Amino acid sequence: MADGKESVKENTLQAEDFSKWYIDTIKKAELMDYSPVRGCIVFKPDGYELWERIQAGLDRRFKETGHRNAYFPMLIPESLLNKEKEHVEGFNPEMPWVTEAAGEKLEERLALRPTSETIIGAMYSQWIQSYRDLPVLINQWCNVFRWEKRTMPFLRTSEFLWQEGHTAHATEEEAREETAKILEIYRDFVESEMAMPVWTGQKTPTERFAGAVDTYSIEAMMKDGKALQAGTSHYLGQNFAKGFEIKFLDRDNQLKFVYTTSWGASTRLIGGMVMVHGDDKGLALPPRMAPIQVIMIPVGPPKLREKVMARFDPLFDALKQAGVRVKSDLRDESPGWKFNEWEMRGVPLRLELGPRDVESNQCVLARRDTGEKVTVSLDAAVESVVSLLEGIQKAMFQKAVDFRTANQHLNVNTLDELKAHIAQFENQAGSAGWVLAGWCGNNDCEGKVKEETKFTTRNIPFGPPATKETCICCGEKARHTVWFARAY
RNA sequence: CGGGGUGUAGCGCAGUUUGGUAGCGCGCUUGGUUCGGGACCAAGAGGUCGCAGGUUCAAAUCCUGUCACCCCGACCA
Repeated sequence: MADGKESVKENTLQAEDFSKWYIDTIKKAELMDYSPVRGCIVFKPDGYELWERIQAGLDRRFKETGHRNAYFPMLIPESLLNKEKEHVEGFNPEMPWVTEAAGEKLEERLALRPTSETIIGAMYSQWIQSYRDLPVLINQWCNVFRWEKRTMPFLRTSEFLWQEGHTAHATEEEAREETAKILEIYRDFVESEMAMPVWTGQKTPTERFAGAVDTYSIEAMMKDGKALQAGTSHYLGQNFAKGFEIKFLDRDNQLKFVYTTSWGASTRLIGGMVMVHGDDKGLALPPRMAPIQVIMIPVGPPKLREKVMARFDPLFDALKQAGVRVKSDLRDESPGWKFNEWEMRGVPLRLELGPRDVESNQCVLARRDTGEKVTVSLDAAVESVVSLLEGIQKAMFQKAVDFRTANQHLNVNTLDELKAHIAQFENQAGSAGWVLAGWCGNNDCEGKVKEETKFTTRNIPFGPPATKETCICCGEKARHTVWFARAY
């Protein structure tokens, strides 16, 4: 880009300009617009289509594992929220309230749900009587509200779209299995379809969901080196069961509380995908997520257009026939303009066809991820497109893995080293990335690191690239190996 | 809620110090020439200068108040 101000060089970290680049990219790609309400965004069709693909991918996996969709009300009476103490304390500061309706003050104010554990818990207590009713495996796609002080499109908006799963089980073991199963679904979807590598792991107690016994997350690294929590799965134990009296009569004729789980992933994933794959040309979408996988553009002077279109149209049909999400751009603009336009919108593959190609029975394919152009025979064009799309999907994932590897630091062992590490990178106007470090398990140590470095614990990864022996803060024996990073 | 900044055409900005007819780039409309990496020429359309009050012959510009948004902290999927 000529002005250079809004550009983010590939695989370099420019933390300061990054949020500007991000906003610019999602606006230019027409994913969203700001709404009249602070912190709320409008999903434009291109942005919403990305959400629909996320919905499709996750929903298929949920259904395959026996879950079903349902819908619960958006308004939650205050009395219901108060039934789980930690939960209400965690969410209270960020809840918007309905206090008045039909011109009259309500006797009991109603919260716009920040999440639905409470209303669902109230319903489950009525639905569940016997071990035969278990497990209950329900998911809902909905909007929720969290009035955060600082907002960022897709990543943190006052209202956002998500799915929240809520399950109830007869045993702790089964509930814990469910929690793990869902985390794996998130990992699989995000990595294989969104091409975003994530670390699965457990949250530390301070980062836990309000009311949960254990929280697990997938954490992704953005191109500015910051971390994004991309999905969470909670084992709730019997906390909500007790708060909402969700009891069942077991085989042994004993009345028992159920064990519940909840889990969610949101439109935040869209922002994450932009921040993982985007570059100075704008958005870059992995083929499996791209609403348009191939953009076909005829080139050459209009007087030869008819001749080109004679080959163009059948090729378009053949691609469509092969299941490729293809679109043609026949607008009366210069080819270069169109090239840039579709690159900015993230379309993974461009197909150019002009008079010279027609003469030699070929077409040009240009990759969004590498910029590489190849010429292929028209006879083999469909196969070439299909295999290139697969190749791009893999390459984008690998590129993100390589970037992540390059910005993960495994040799920072003390708080002083961490401070020096951060200082060093900030001098280069870069990001300190992620740091893998030992932790003794003490909240004070975690808090001190946060206070002095702004690095927070992301999660305790299941398969860490190294094992750390001593706590980064106090130097005592480490109980956990933890990812520390700045987070969105 | 603390500290900083910005409000001028759809978007991005200049003009404010030193008051004097509202500007530029992109985009948009029409016509023509173009078309293998953001084309060119010509003619156009588009603005209560965030809002309110004040000073002045005269305010985008100076003064007072107010609102909105952005950035940095505290809160967070």
